[in-house]
Amino acid sequence: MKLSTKGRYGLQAMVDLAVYSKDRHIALKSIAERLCMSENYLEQLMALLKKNELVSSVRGAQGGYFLAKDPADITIGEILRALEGSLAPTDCTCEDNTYHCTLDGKCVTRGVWEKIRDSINKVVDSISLKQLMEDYEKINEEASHIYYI
Amino acid sequence: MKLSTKGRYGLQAMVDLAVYSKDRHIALKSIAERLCMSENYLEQLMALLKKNELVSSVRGAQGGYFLAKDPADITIGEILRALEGSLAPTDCTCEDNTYHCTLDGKCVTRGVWEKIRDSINKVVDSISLKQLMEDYEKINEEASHIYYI
DNA sequence: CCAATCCCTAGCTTTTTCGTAGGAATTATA
DNA sequence: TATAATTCCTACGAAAAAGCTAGGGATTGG
Repeated sequence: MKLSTKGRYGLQAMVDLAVYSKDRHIALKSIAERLCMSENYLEQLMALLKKNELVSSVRGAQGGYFLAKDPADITIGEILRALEGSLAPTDCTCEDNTYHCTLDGKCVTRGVWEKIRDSINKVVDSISLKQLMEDYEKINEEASHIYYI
Repeated sequence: MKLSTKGRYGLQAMVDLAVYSKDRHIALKSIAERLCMSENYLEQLMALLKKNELVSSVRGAQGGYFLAKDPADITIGEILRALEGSLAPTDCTCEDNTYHCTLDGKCVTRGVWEKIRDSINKVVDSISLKQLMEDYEKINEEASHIYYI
């Protein structure tokens, strides 16, 4: 039941974007440097985020990425699902229910998986990227405050 | 963010035990047959459940497994954690926090992982094995009812 | 034109999952 | 006591998934 690096790195990158690309776009290279990630790998994560219309990009020299929407209108749930796929704990409870279980309605454990899925979604859909962005800025403000005393 | 077969098979086996070993012990072979699982693999799962004091066993011929406690006193959370380890979505938020993050207190995503972890635990710790056992019995009762009409 | 950047995808390495295999220890029963 | 049924234990192996690396193509500002 662990998130992969996709979800973890990708969410970090989204916070970084929210903080550093307020009204401009920034190069993937600079994000990768700040977060100590492989550029090539992060590129693949950005592709997922772009496909899900959470980020947009400008190609060519001086190009870069920026958020496709206001951070207040992006939930952590959208981000994580874009990167990880459904957050349901089993294939049989994924929102896009393509998987078909042979037990069908006679499975007593299914209810458990549905409750887990719903509670995870409830949590992540109740947190906006804006909140994390503000957390980040607050932490950094405090840190620099301490520094100057 | 998927459960492994350990968690899924193991929980099924626990429900099976709750239903079929009310006041006796039953052989692993019969559980494996009912659930269409590999005996050898299920054996490894039972070892995890036993280590966590959720099942007990009788060795030798006519031996078998039985629940170590009343099903009402066993939560799905105990079962899943015995099989899967911590249900936290990241290593840095596992209950036995041996893992140490370099960011320490300056990580804005950590709060998200903690909330996910807590909501999962809340759900699974609020469901008892007894409930699933009763669900199972109810479904089977209804099924046989339909059959005889 | 060219250097910087995003875009695309094939492939590689490591880790994890999901078992299989088989022998040792234990015990009811004939 | 011998035997068969069972739990216990551990090593190994195949397959899948994760976590990248690599490199070439497309686009565009300077």
